[in-house]
Amino acid sequence: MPELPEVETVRSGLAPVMEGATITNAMINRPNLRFAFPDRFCERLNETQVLHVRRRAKYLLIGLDSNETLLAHLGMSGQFSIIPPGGPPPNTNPAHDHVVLCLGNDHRIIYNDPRRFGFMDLIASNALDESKFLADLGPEPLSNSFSSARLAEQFAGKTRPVKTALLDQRLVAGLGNIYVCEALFRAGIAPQTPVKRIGAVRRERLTHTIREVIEQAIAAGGSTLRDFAATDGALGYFQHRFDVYDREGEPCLHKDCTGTIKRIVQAGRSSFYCPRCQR
DNA sequence: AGGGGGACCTGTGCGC
DNA sequence: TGCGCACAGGTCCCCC
Repeated sequence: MPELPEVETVRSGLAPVMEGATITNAMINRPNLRFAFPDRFCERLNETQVLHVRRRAKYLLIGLDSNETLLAHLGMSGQFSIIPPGGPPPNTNPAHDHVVLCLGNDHRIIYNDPRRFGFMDLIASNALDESKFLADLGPEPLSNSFSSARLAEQFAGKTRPVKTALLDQRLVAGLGNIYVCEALFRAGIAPQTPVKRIGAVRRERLTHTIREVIEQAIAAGGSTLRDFAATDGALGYFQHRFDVYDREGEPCLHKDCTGTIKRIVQAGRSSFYCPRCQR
C-alpha cells in the first residue's frame, strides 16, 4: 500500500492525535518486524512527549522530547490505527498487531503488519539526516530540489530503463510501483525507455507528471482519511482510481487511443503501460 | 559501480 | 471445496 502519498495520509491522521501527547505505555508483541526492535524500545518511548509527526520519503518520523525520533516504515502491508477513548476495536487482524502505543490522552495507536516488511527504529534526532535510512534519499518530488535539470544529470549516459530508475529512492524519494507507472503513462513514455534517450521536452513533461500524480494522490488520501477516521480509525488504505496500474488487458483511457494496457516485468516488478501512447 | 535477482513474510485470488 | 501457484503498493543484500 504505502508510497509517499499513503504515508503522508497516515502522517496527517496521526499528527493531531499524537502531537503534544505523552506515550504512557508502549508495548510490542514480538521481538522484531523486518529487523529487531532497537534495545529497550518500549522503555525509551515510555514517558516521552511527541513533539511532531513528520515524513521523509516513505518514512514516518515521530519526534520525541527525549531527543530521539521514532522512525517507522510501513513496508508493504503496515497500517496504523487510532483507537479513540472508549472507541471500538480496530478493524484489523489482531494476530498482526505488533506495536501498541497508549497515549496520555487515552487514545491508542496500533501498528498492524501481516507481512512484517515494515520496521521501526529509534534514532538521535540531531543525527536523523545522516542515519542509514535517510542519508542516501533523493529529493522529495514536491520540493524545489526535484527538477528536470537534476534528472538530466542523473539520466546522462545511463542505459537503465526509466521505470527502474524512478523506483531508485536515490534519484527521487517516495515513488513506488504504482505512481511510477501512472506518471510514465501521463508523460507518454514507455517504461523500457533507456533514460539517456529521454530528451529535454519529455523529461520536463515527466517531472511535471510525477509532481501531478503525487499531489493528486495526497489530495485523494486526505479526503478518504476523513471517511476512515469516522468509521474504524484505520489509516493507510484508500481507494484510488488508476489509469494503468493493475489494468492489464483493459482499454487505454486516453480518448481516441485504441490501445490495450499491457503488463511486463522489469527488475522483478510489474509495469503497466499503453504500448500505443507510451513510446 | 551499477544493476539484476533472490530473500524476507503472509494473504488473496485464480485455475484446476 | 481444496490445493497449489502466482502475485502483492518495499527494501536489503549478494553476486555478476
